[in-house]
Amino acid sequence: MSKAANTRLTILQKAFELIYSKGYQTTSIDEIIATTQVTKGAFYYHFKTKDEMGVAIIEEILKPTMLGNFIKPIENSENPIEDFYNMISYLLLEDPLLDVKYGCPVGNLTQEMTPWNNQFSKALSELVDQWMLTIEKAILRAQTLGLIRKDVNGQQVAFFVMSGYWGIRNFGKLKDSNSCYIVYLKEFRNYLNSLK
Amino acid sequence: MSKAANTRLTILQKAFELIYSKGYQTTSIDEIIATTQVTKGAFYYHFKTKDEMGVAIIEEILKPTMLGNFIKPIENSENPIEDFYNMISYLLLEDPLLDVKYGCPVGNLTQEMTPWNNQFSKALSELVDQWMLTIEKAILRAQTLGLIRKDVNGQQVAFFVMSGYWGIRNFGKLKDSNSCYIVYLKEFRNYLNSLK
DNA sequence: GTTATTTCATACTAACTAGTATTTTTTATG
DNA sequence: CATAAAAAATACTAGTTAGTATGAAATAAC
Repeated sequence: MSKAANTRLTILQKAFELIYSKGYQTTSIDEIIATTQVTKGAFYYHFKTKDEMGVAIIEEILKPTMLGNFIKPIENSENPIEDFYNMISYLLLEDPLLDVKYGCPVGNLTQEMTPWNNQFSKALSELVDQWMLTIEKAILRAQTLGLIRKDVNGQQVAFFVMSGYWGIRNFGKLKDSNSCYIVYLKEFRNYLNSLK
Repeated sequence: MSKAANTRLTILQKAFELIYSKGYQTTSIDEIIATTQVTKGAFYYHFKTKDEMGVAIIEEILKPTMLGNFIKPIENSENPIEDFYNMISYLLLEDPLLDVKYGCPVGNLTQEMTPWNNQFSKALSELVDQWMLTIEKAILRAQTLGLIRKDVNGQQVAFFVMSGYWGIRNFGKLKDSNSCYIVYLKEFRNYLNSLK
């Protein structure tokens, strides 16, 4: 990787960490360049505005991570019920990039930036749509395999699963405790079983 | 109501609207006093700091509204399944104070202010706890009435219902469309039926 | 190696931020 | 009505914000 590409990536990664823990609006460019040891000139060479950097974080950090860790693994799932549960459980309890007290990066950005920045909304929307579509397809596959009832509506389930995840992450943030995740997961399991 | 109490309430109400639609951090005191036609002197006579005003909004606007509209009506419910559905449906589709593109005021504040302001977290936590406890009690009552299976765990259901609501509100915000609420509500109905 | 282009460094600005100091007006109380 | 206290008005400050102007160093092309 060229030196320039490296500074760009450093900015995106460090800025992501700051924004994930502090929020977008309250993370200043001065703070970003201080923690990255990159000068303001360099920053504004790579990004015309703060918002352009924000969108780049979604496109170049969040989307690839999401795709690799949570979309691809579900795409060819032969046992969606188990894999959905494991995916959510991993996200809540094990993912080393996430912290209970900071919530979900995608959920946070959605809450903070919509409806005020269209570029953010669009990028986040694409990410979420892709995830939901993957869940929907997995349901369909499970139905042909006889693992899920035929009358279950895949789209509805995708909305329900994804909403619950976003919501409980916000709740975990409020309580700063994993224990609510444990309670949530138990009922999530019950819900998934009700689809059988 | 005294004139002073009236200006205080005006500040809280208008500030709430601004914060609900724009977010807490990005709503400036200058903006609040501009829209309320109240001077800075008056503002700082009633509130020592911006954060003190923020907490007052939770205590004096959000808590009473929540208590009157969504906690009391559930407290003596004789048909919790139906009442849960109606409560969520009303919140999503009918409540005139809420707007799909701005999400849930409580969820928004939680996301934005925790873990950075303990007073906010505490006040929001109390509000949420009270709501969840009411749901839990309603489940218990429904179980004695034979409307919900005995093996259903009330706390788990409360977490699940409330998470789903917060999550779908964030989703509605992203899409700025009621249609995802419709889809969500269908699956919410299915979930509630699975408790019978 | 010279030149052109990319990449980065420094110093600055104008607008905005929460909050303060001080004075004036309004209201309550005797 | 006089006076004290409550409530509100005005002008200000110090710090922070995103973004700019301009020049210097590094890299690539020839």
